[in-house]
Amino acid sequence: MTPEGKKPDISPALCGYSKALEILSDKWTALAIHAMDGESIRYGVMKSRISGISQKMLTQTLRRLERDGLVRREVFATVPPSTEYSLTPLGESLLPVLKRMKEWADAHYSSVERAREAL
Amino acid sequence: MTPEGKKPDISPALCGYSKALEILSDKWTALAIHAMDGESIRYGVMKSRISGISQKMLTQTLRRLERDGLVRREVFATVPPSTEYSLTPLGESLLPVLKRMKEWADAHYSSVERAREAL
DNA sequence: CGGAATCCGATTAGATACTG
DNA sequence: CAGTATCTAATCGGATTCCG
Repeated sequence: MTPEGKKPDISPALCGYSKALEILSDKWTALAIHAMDGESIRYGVMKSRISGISQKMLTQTLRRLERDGLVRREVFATVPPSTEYSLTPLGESLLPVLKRMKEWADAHYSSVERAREAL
Repeated sequence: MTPEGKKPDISPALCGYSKALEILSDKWTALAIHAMDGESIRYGVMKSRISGISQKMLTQTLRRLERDGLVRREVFATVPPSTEYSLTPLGESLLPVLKRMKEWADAHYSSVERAREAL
């Protein structure tokens, strides 16, 4: 069964896993996307919702998501000024993927913790 | 519509996204899991399959996966010695999650690249 | 063969201070 | 309010060397 021939190389530059992770893998990206799920949200509100994020990291995360076409940024010239962030359709297409990750964690993360303790 | 009440805080320590990413988020983990998909594989074979990985990073990645209960390590006292790595059931439970990530990348990554070029 | 240990340069991220 | 700029501590990862 399963006669393994020579598989092609597994490469960070070509593999789909790595491409998805290139976008999702940092500490704050998934949390920021989650904060924008279903609503437009102001910078300050997002910052206060995401526990522990610095304004530097929030700005950096949002800039990258905007550059990648996942997030839309709208500036309002009010006094004081406000900025609203929301997901583009491309950004929304990531939500099911994140949902699956969350489902896995909810179902299996306790097993990981038990494995760690068993050392 | 969608009258947003005060949502609970979004925290890296508590959020399911972050728990899953804590395991998957580094550069090599997903590729290593992919290499073990469906088969037991020797250290050296894995190293040669995964383009660009150093032995330090491969060992580090595998040690962490083993500690987390996702990977099984078997040492054979042959001459020369050999070590086989394979996924545990817990590790296999991650495969559908990774598959989803790959599917997203295959379907949407080109849009990300186009967004980047449009700057 | 399959590692562990050390060294060291590069990247990262928090804190702080300043601005339109 | 929503950033930008700078500095610095810590972490990361590649290369190298040595071991069972």
